[in-house]
Amino acid sequence: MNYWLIKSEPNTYSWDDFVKEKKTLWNGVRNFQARNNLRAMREGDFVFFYHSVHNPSVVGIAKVVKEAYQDPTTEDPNWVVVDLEPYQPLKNAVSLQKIKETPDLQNIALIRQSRLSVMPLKQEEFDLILALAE
DNA sequence: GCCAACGTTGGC
DNA sequence: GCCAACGTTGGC
Repeated sequence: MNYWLIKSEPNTYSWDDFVKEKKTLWNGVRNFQARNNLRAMREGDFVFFYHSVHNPSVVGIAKVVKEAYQDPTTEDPNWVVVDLEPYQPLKNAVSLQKIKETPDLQNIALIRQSRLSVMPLKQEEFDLILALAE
């Protein structure tokens, strides 16, 4: 079991849009490092859904329901998508500010590599963010 | 809206 | 293959 975090600008695609749609293919990743992370996702993995730009915060949990396959929105074989379903919303959104204030979360890519849009999390980090949402 | 960080492109 | 220019992301 692996844990991940993906970013989305709520103006483009928000958690609410995701819940309404019930299932989505996560397309549009055009960065090799993010792509490699998508490829490493396995069915059943949990993925934090993070809103960037406006009140940046982790807002919900998604679940991987289909592993990486060719991105149907491009011919370019470099790019893949995964299918995701909403799992559950966080009781309280965990803001970027709160994450920055948490000593044990200083090493996550969200902070160290602010532009990466798909990143792995350790189980401890995932659990810690979950605890912050209580 | 500004700007820093950083990935990509293209000239040489 | 280097590196400057440029575009984009995302925090503030």
